[in-house]
Amino acid sequence: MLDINLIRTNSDKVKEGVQRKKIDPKLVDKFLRLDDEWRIKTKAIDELLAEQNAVSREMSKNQSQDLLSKAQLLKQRIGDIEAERDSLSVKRDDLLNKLPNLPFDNVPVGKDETENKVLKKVGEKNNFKFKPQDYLTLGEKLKIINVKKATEIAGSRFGYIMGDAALLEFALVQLAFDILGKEGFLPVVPPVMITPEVYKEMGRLAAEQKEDKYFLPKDELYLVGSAEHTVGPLGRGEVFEESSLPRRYAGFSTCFRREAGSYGKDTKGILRVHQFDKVEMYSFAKPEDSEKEHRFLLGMQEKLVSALKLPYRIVEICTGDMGWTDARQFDVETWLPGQGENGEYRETHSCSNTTDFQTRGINAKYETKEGKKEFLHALNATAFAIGRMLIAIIENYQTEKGEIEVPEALRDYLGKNVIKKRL
RNA sequence: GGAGAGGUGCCGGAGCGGUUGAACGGGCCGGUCUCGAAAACCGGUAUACGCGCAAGCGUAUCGUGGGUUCGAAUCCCACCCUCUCCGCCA
Repeated sequence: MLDINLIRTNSDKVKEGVQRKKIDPKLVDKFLRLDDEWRIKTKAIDELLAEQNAVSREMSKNQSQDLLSKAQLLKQRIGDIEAERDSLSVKRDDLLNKLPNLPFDNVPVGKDETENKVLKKVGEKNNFKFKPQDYLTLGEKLKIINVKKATEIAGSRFGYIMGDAALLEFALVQLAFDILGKEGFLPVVPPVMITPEVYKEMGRLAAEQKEDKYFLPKDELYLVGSAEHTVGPLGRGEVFEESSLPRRYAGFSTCFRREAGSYGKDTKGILRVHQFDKVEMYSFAKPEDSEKEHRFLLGMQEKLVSALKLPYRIVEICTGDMGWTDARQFDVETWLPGQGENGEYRETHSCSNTTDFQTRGINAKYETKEGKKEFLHALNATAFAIGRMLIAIIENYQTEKGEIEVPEALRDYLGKNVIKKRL
């Protein structure tokens, strides 16, 4: 959530930032109006409570009918104003939940993904001497992906990952943990369910995002859309020592997404599914270091993709396409030669600096050398989204015979160099 | 799922309707002492919100949310969590 104090003292900046993210800046004014009323009521209540406390204290020594009726009157008035204040409070917080994190000033302004900025391209595209096939065709032929069966069993947007593809998943996970482990990331297998309370604190239940989450009403739990959602709360209510920062986690989890609002988009195959596994990086850093940490995480992503020798490009996400909680966001788009007419770059990774938007919610702080406690900055970044990496590997490493070469970095884990059709 | 016990500050642990933000002990920080340290002694040691330029003042917070009461950590209700025993289970 945004800093209420910032909204109060610098509403122009907030309005401007929110507008760049395509959110109606009038919400800020509405918020301020409610907040004003809330403050007036709060002040009145506090004053009445102070009076009530005084009367009560007096009554502990001297119980007169006079004092009693005075106290009863106060009680009545306090109750009335409190009811008004509470209703204001709900409306105000509801509005706060409709305000996304503000983009940094240097983020390119744009309305949607067409205005994202390509920062660089890395890696040589494979110059196939044949027409490369798409991963689904190959995967089905090799019997390592089965979408038809999954649709029958679980509905659309599910897939079976089988045989060597299943083994490839674990090879990717191990590679990620090996690379990240060397950099001091703490491996974590977090819960994949989360309470509404904490989910909201993480800034992930804003109206815009809520629809994409699975909810289990009987248990009042959401299924997480990323390890980020339950790894971040490791810092909930904690005060970290400055010397322990940045603190880095590598979380592995299954991710659940309803994909509401993406009807008709990428409906085929396993590119966009309701369930996939992912290794995710999550960092807590000092505010002044968060941009550096952001670059570091992006660097880790490049290292991970490069380890597989996949061609990719780095894209800076424009204000209109950014994530709700993000102040700045980069994506890694990996080259998929089997997509479209002549191949396409598709998003396989994202890398976000959420500044203090989430840490304010979960109350994650650090203590400065001067003994002051301040909100941390939090960052999240994909290490490997398994499904999409499988797609990238299958399409980039396909051979004319329709087999898949195993990327060198994965061969030891997999124990083979080529994926062939199972009998 | 059944039966029982319990959830108090950084930790241990009192309080069980009236100046209790909370005894006492420990820890931590500052000071005195010391060449230095230990010990001893003295002082300090939560968070959020509101008002205020500030010093400060006020309010709230004893698992969470309701209720009773002039007044609740203390009484009542619901929920959550932890522990023990039984059942079930990867």
